[in-house]
Amino acid sequence: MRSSAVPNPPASRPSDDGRRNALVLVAAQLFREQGYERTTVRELAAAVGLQSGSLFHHFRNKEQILLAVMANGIQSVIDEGEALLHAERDPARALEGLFRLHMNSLIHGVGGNAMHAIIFDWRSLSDAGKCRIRELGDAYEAIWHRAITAAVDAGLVAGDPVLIRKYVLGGMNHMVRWYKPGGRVHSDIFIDEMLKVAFPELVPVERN
Amino acid sequence: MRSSAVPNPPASRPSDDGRRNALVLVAAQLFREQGYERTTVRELAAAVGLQSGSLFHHFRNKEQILLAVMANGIQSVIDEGEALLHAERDPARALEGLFRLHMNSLIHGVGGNAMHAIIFDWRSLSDAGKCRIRELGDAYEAIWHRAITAAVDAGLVAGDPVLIRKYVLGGMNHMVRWYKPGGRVHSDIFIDEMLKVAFPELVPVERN
DNA sequence: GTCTATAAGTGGATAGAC
DNA sequence: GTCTATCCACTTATAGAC
Repeated sequence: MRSSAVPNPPASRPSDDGRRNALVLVAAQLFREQGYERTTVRELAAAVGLQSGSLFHHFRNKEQILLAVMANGIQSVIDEGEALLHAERDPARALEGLFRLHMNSLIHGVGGNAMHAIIFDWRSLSDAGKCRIRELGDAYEAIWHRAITAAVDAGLVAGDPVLIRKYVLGGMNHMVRWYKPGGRVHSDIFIDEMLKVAFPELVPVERN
Repeated sequence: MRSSAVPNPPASRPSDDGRRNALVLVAAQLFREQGYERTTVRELAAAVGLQSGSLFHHFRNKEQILLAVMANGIQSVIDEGEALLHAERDPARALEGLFRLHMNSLIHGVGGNAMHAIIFDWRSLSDAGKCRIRELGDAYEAIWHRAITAAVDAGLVAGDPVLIRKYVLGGMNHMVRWYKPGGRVHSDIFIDEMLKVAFPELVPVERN
């Protein structure tokens, strides 16, 4: 969760940024619901009980909030993904674990709102912002690339690893447009089903 | 291409709407590049050689332009999809054809910009607008549902037809975020490869 | 660190002449 | 059907008091 992705704290006191964190969280939520462009700084400020002017004490400008939302979220899935690949050396289980991790993050975690912002508010970033987030995105895709390549080498799945990666991530990410957690289907079962659709070749590993 | 999706022409003379059509086309392009919210009516007007005020002679407000972009595009893939399913009764070839149709539309056709708008500018629609476009989207998904259900029944693919549909459409649609036509890989070959990734079970039908 | 007040600019949309 | 001119609501961001 906590990581080097948060840029701004100007080397001041260590834990004064409760407001800042709270703001990133509600911003992620509001951006998801309304979009970045349609969310005003007044709304963001009000959502944490501030006046609009006070917001700029915590962030240089509006874009920095969007950047924090995106960077925080993606860094958390990077960290978890790295840990998983380090712990799980079996290609099948690693790929399956990564899939579940990503899906769970999209559905429940902070990562969901962040990923949503990265996908749907990408065009609102400045060039510099795009650049910074793209780096993080590449780092995350590299994790997937390792897992998929290993699976292909082990004969578990077939095809071009790059296309598989893009396609699978696309299929998952797109899900945020329609799947509502808390609906008829529990998310664990839903993820099982999606896994079967995404990697039918992958032998369903036993889960107690 | 031409269809009942265009709402506005107030029963006036038949073919005076060259401007209107041109406007929808460049709007689709601009929306894709910059996003709907970041595209101003002044830009839209300038792109067809008008002043901003003149634009509102053709569209009641800005949202109507977005609606026209979305509706036109999706109606065209609906029409083509219907025609295809009507002509091709073999489940495997029908599914493959639908896949190629959608991919080609995304990459080359008007449908690409329209689909882009539907996906990425969805939150900019009013509730009434969402409702109208959702209906068209449902009609298009119904076409896919027919094709996938037929394929499942024929034992060509396995799994829940609804999930397969959502997942496959997601994987394809997401492609517009990264695939650039005219790059290293020709789009026909690219589509072949994507088809293999999306439906590995589908026996590659001979294409001369 | 938060407030109030406001600057400075931009957006969508309208009115009326031509 | 297009232009010019303009309204006015609203946005991000700043300044300075507390």
